[in-house]
Amino acid sequence: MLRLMKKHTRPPVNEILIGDCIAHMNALPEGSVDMIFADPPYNLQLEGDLLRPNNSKVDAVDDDWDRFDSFATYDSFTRDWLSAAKRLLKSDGTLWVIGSYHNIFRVGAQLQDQGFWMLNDVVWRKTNPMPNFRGRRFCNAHETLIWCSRDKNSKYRFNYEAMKALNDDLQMRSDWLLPICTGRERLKVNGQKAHPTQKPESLLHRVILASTEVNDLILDPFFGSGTTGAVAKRLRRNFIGLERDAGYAKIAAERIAKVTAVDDPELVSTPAKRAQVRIPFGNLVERGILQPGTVLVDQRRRFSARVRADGTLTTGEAKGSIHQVGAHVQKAPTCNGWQFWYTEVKGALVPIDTLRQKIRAEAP
Amino acid sequence: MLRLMKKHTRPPVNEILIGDCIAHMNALPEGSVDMIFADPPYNLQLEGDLLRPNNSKVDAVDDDWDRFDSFATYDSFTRDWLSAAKRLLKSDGTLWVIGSYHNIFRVGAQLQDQGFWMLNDVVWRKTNPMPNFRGRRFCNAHETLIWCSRDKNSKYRFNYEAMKALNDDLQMRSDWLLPICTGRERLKVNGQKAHPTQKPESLLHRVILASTEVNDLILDPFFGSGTTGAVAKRLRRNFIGLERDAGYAKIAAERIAKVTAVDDPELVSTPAKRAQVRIPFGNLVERGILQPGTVLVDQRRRFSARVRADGTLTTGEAKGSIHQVGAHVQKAPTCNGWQFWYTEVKGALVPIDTLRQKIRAEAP
DNA sequence: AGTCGTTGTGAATCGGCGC
DNA sequence: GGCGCCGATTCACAACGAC
Repeated sequence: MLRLMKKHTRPPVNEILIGDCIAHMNALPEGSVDMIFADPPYNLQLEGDLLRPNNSKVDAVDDDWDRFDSFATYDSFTRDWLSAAKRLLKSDGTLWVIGSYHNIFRVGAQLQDQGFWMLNDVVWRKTNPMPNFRGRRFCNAHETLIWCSRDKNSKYRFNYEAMKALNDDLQMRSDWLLPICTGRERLKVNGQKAHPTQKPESLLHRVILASTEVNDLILDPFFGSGTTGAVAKRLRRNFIGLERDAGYAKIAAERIAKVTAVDDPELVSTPAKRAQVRIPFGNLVERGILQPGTVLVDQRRRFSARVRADGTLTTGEAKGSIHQVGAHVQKAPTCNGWQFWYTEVKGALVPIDTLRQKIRAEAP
Repeated sequence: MLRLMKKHTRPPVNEILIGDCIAHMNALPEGSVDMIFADPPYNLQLEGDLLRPNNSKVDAVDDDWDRFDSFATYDSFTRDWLSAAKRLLKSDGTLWVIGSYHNIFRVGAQLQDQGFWMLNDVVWRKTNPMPNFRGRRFCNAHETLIWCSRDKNSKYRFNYEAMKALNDDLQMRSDWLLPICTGRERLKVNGQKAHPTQKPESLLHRVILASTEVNDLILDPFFGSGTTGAVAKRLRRNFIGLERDAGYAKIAAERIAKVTAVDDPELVSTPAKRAQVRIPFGNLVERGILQPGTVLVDQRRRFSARVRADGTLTTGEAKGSIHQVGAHVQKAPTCNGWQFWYTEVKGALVPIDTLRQKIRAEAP
C-alpha cells in the first residue's frame, strides 16, 4: 500500500504515496480526481516546521522573524499545492480545505485568486473544544472548512437528499456540530497520540457523503493519520493519500487495513431525484393509466384541465405540457406539473406524481 | 447629530458623519478610538434573479455599494479602510469585522498583512437563515466575525467574566447563536426594509459588552442603519458613525434618538477580576482572618501546609507563596493558590478565595 | 381572548439536457 | 455555444385574518 515517487499514467488507487505532496500531485494524471480533501499545515507562527515546495526547511520562527516574510512563504506554499490540486481535479470536481483562523483566510483568498468557486464555508463546531485557559479570549470552539468547485461553472456533485436525510429531513446547514477525535477512535502509539491533529471520522463521513458518489476517487494531499482513507474505504470510495512522513503513512496504512467496507453499495449511495429515469407525462396516457379526457385539478380545485391523447393538457383556451398549463392557469413563470396536478381516485385527490412513481417502481 | 466633513482635533462624539469613510477616518485624530466595528460591503457577485419554490422573487442585495469590478478592486478598498482604521485605533484597541465567505477571507488576509493580531474568529450562527431554495448547496446559515487587536502585543480589553456570565457561567465560545433582525426591530420605510443588511442588536450587544468599557469610544465606518450607535448608546458607550448615504444616516440618527441609555452605569460595566483591588494573602493574616499556624488543605485533603505570619505557607520542606507551595505539592508548573487551598470552618472546607471576597465586599 | 391557518420574507455567488 | 423545455426546490418567524 505504501509507494514512493513515480510518474503515473493512471492514478494509483487506494495507496499512500510517501514524499512531498506537490511533487506527487504533479506526477499524477491531469483531471483524474473527483474530490480533494486537504488539511494543510497551519501557519508558521505555531509550528515552524513548514517545508518549502522543494522540501527545504523554513527557518524556525525566532524573535527576529519578519511577519511579512512568513506570510509570504506560507502563501507561496499554499499557491503551489492549490495549483497542483486544481490541475488534478476533474472539471466538475470539488475541493475541501480545513483550517483555523491562523491560516484559513490566506487559503481562502488564494482559492479565489486561482479561480476556484466557493460553494460554502462550513463551520465545524466542536462539542468538546479545549477551553481557553487564560481567559483572555473566546473559547476557540470551531474550525472552518471551505468547499469549492474547480471553476465557476462546474457541474459539481452535491448529494442534497443525503445531507437532508442526515439532518432529520431539514436541509443541512453550514454549521456542523461534531465531537473532536477522542477515545478509541484516537490512534495511539505507546499511549501517546499518534498524530497531533487527527480529524474525527464523523467529519469525513459528512464531507464524503455530501460531495462524492460510490467508486469516486478522493485525494488527500496531507494524509496524516489517514482519516480520509479510512472513511473513503468504509463508504466504498477510492482514495489516494499523500504523506511526507513515512511514520504517519505506516500508521495510516495499518489503520485503513483494519477498515471493512460497507458490504452493500446501495447503503452508501443516495441517488438524487434529478438522476432518476425521466418519464414523459405522455407515457401515462399511452399506457392507459390516464385516459384522454380525464380531468385534472389542482389541490384546492381552483383550476382544472383535460388530458389529451398526445400527453398535453387543455383548458379550452390554453394547451401545452402539464408544466406549461400549470404555470399558465396560476399566472406563474414556471410550474412543476407533476406536483401541481391531481386526479380523482375513488373520491380522493392523488397527485399525478404518484402515478409516475408507480411506473418507476415497476421497471427499475 | 449629522455632520459633514471637517478636520478634527478631538473626535466628534455620538455623531454621524456623512461622506466617504476613509476621508473621514483620515480627518480624525490618530489613536483616539477604543474599538471599531466594521460591516463592510460583502461583494456578493450576484447575477440573475432567484425564485423561491412558490415563484416569489428573493429581494437580493443589488445595491451599487456592494458592486466591485474585481477582487483587486475589492482588495484595494479593503487595504485603504483598514489602514485608516489602524491609524485611528488606540494601541490597545480592537477591531471587529463581519463578513461572509464572499469577502471575509480577503479581509482576513489583509488584516494579517497589515499587522493586526487575530484574537478570535467568531461565527454568528443564525437561528433563522434564508434556506437554500434550489437544493444546490448547504444552507448558508452563518456569518463570520474576526476580532483582532491593533498589534501583536496590545493589551486589549476582553470582559471575560461578562461573557461567561452571559453564557450561563460557562466560558463563552467562538460560535454565537442569534436570530437575524426581524419583526419590530427591523427598521421599515413605507413598509419596506429601510436597509438591506441591518444587523441585530443582540450581535452588537455581545460585541460591545465583550470588548469595551463604559464611556469608551466606538467607531463604525459603515454605519448603515446605525445598530452600532443604538447599542452603544444603550450600553453607555460613545460612538462615531460614518455613512456615505445621507438617507441611511438620517434613519440611523432618528433611530438612535429614541434609544434610552441604561440609567445606572454599574449595570452595563463588568469590571474584570484582574481590575479588582488586589488583596495580598498576607492581609488575611494581618487582619486576623487566618491565624499563623492555621493548616490549609486542598479540596481532597491530599496536601496540607501551615500559614506563616508573613503570609507565606510552609510544608516543612517547602516554603513560599500560596501559589508556589500549591504548585510544589502538586508538582505542577503553576497553581492559583486562592482556589487550591481550603480552610476548615465549622467542620466544612472553605476556599480561601471566599475569605478574600469578604474583604473586598467590606471595602469596595 | 385565543387558536389556527395563510402569507410574507431574510447579505444568495441557488440547472441540466437536448437540439 | 445558445435556446428552449423539463421539472426540481424552503426554514424559522412574524404578522395578519378568520373563526
